[in-house]
Amino acid sequence: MAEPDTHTAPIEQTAVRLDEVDRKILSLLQEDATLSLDQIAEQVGASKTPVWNRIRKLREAGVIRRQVTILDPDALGLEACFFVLIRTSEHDKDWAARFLRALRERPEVIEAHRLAGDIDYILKVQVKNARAYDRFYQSLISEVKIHNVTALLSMEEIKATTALPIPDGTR
Amino acid sequence: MAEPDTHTAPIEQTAVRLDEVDRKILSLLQEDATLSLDQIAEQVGASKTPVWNRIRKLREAGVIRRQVTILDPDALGLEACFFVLIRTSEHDKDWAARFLRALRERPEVIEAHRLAGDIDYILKVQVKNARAYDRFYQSLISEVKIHNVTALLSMEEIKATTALPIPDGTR
DNA sequence: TCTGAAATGTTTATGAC
DNA sequence: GTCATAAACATTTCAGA
Repeated sequence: MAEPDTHTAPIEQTAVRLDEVDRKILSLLQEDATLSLDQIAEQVGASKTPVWNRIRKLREAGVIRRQVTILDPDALGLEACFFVLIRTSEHDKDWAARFLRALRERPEVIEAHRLAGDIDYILKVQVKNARAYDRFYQSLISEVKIHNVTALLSMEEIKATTALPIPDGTR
Repeated sequence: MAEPDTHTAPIEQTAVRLDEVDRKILSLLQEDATLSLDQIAEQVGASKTPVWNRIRKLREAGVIRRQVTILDPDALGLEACFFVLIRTSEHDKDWAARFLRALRERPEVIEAHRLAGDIDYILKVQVKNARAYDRFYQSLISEVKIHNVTALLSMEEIKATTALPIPDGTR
């Protein structure tokens, strides 16, 4: 397979200037990528050509990254979501590289960040149930040494969006 | 506007039975929603009609939720991402309702979960910089009383995907 | 069930204003 | 920037194996 990697381009992205119409287009597309050009054009009050040109430019500028389908975790039987706080004693490059690889190759890791402060990493992990989380956890700590782990179990998803707040033009 | 809400249907979703072809289709669509029926059909080794029927059924069954465009936070100038751990002393219904509303109406809150354990809530907040986070924080605590807040600043996004792990058929 | 094709709609690109 | 147009391509429906 042509590796449709989840962690895209390490391009140093720098903020792009957008006008009101660009922002409107982006905010529509963020909510629903199936909207046709006609519908978008109508909603932003322009005709197809300029809207299409703007979308193409936004794609080229890297503002628009990709289009994805969002699935329902419950329908897939993924009823448990954990946030995992990790402290490590190891800070050498080799350890970090192995840890990163371990995270990237595990599909139940939906998100992973390196943090500032006394907690070193946070993960979001989506699994079937607590048992599946434990399997994940055991497998992870057997692969890389970790000093301290706290798992926070989500009881209820209050909000979850892929839509970013699009800053307004005043800057 | 027809309220393209980010928090979709409170349908109690129950796990759906999928075969190998369904899983392949879903995993392709999760990575790239722009794939044409032809391309998907080719990759799963079937022709268009059955693939199209399966996709329709997966949509009806609620496995497929929506199609969205993913934007680049850096390109939008949203360079700061915080995970916010919240403890509250208030546990009455009215407080919870106001808190939820406050979160849902703030676009910088990308994700919010109610947790089990001594931390009550976790938020993911995407903003321009630390100053913008502070504005968000001040505004939130002025709207609802919160006992204790810890903000974890992300230094590096190691992994971020919208793709869920699709469980295999053995169950 | 599937395959293959026809009808319909969308996207993408051009050229004129 | 708009509008109209057209070819290429995608989606959707449907007849027949």
